Amino acid sequence: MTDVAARAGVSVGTASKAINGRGQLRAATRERVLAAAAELGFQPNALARGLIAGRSYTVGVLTTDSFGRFTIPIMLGVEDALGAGEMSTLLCDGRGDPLREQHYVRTLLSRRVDGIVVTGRRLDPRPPIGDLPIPVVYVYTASASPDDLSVVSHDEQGAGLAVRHLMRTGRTHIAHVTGPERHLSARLRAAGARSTLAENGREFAAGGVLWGEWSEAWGRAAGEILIRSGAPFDAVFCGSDQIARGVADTLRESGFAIPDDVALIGFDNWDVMVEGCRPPLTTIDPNLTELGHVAARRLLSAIEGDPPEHGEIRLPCTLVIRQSSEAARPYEAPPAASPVRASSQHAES
Amino acid sequence: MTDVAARAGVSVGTASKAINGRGQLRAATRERVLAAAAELGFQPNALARGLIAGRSYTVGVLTTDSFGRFTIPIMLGVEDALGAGEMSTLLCDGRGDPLREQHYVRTLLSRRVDGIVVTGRRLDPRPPIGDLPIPVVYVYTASASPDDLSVVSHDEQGAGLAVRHLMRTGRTHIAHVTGPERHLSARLRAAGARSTLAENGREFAAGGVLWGEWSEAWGRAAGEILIRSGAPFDAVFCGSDQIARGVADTLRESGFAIPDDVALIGFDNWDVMVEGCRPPLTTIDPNLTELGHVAARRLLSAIEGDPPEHGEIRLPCTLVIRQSSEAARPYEAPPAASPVRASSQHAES
DNA sequence: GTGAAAGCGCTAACAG
DNA sequence: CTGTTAGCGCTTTCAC
Repeated sequence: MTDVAARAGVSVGTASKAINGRGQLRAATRERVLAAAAELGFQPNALARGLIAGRSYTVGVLTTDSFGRFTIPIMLGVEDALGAGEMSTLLCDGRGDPLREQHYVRTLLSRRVDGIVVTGRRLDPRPPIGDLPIPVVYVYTASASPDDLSVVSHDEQGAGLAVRHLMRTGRTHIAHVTGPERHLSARLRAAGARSTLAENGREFAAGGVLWGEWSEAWGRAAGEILIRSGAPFDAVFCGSDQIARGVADTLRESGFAIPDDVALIGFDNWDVMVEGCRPPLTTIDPNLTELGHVAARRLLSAIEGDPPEHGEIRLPCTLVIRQSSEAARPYEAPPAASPVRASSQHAES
Repeated sequence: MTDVAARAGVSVGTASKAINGRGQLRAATRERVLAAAAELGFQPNALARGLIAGRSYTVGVLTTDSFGRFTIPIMLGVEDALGAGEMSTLLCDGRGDPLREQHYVRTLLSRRVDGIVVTGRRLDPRPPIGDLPIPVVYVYTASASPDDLSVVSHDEQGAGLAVRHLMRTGRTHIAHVTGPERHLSARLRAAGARSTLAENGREFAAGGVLWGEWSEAWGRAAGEILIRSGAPFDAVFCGSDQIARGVADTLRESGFAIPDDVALIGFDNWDVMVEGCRPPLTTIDPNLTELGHVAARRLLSAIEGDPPEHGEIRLPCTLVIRQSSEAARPYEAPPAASPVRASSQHAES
């Protein structure tokens, strides 16, 4: 900066104003400074700026339990919303170790990040990272404390979409195969499906929810169980795309036509799964990237000084129709849903 | 820091020494300062430190073309090797847009990162990000400039492992189904397989390489082609796990037993693919996390002032045996391979 | 052993 | 309009 000022024949103060477009400067002076800066390839030192501003124009992204399938799209959303401004993203991978996590929180604080996004690969709430002097937003994995702000997918609503789609297209006996009951996402999806069925005086086919694992192998096994049970079913709503793929394989190989005999819906909209499935899989998209977007924007607004928010923001899921569920009647997309707070009604409209 | 010093009844200079364990201090003084710091929850301002040191103890990770399946494990490795020290990771997603990328490079420079890791999801070399005043290491996606240091997987060697395993277990007619010929990884894998066959006086079965796409659908189609060709084959080496899964489905449904009639090997060791495959898939692991590790360590050593390296470091792939390829004779793992430089011999031993 | 003072690169308030 | 000055929080000589 000193060099730039010297080269432009002005003082550092003036150079600073020129470069930041602040203060009253003659156009000619400003251009002279800018030219000098360009020639010298000058890059203002963000550290020095941060030192003055008392902040770093950086936010920390802390994952609870390593990165993966779910964290990536979320991070993309966060990075996208942040990068639009002049914010940068500091990455920390807690690897599921609370000690490691605390260490990272200290590091982030020490680096004077303006805020922190906490995320994880499970929907189940986690203990808050502590009471920090900067804004914190939890995404996907909510904070167990209602004083924190969490942005999560509305899995119950998503399950409702799936079941409603099946009923709308004439299915009457809907089975549900999903992951472990100890996972909140499995419970929420089952609950959402059940209550939507109940609203229409129905119940799950085949004697209720089949709890298992989040794997194709379980989906295949569950397919067998369904068939052997002898119970009638003309649709299976699965708790994940992987499970749905497994179910699809078993059904197809046992002579069931999809979607003619049985309609199939998954959950996640995981590209390689829905596309690899035969036939391509109708599914519920939890819109993880959008989750990241919203979280980052809320964090930004808190950083800008807006009053702190708290509670859970549940963003609606979306139905993505492919060939595994044939629309008997042409399907009309519901009007674009907007975020709802946990306290208000479901976003199913 | 001023507060800490006051509380401990010393000057800031002394407090600084106590906290950083530098200089000659009486033990009692040091403890008094440390106690004061703890009580105040003092976190040294990394920005101020960086301003003095002229560096930020941060490295930038720049992805060429968005994050994905391949970038994640690499980032994990990078983050892991870096986090061990006191380095933090600044994330930037270039999204395949050169302008965006340049913008990020400027941002990183402005933030005075100590070094940059450049990565991408394709093996094909990319133009260098420019001549920077700090060390840069390219991972997976190599730099097109031989003056840069790139760390990549040794796909030819990996393909060699696969073919050698098949021959060792008695297979004589090995077909190859892979991705688009325009992808370097597809060409390298094919070349590695071909040359290993040639060393044993063999050629690809079924008339040569079947180039296609990186999808299950292509794998299924290729399975059909193989069968219809009428050419004899007792093994298929695939360019990716996804393709292998597709091939497996077609073969199984056409009455071929895997591995009894046909052995199958994939590439990538992508968990959901190899486990979802029936039977579980033998594959080649490109050890992406290790790639990230090595890249980060090299970057660190360059940052510490070690002489700059350049050229391509090719890290060996690993054979992971599962049920899709039965070992006729018990398989003996080769001795742990060590990194080889591009200029030296292949790491196949 | 410890304190005082200078300075990292920049911005902001005030003179001129 | 432009230059001067103080100071962000910390480290680091160099006196004492």
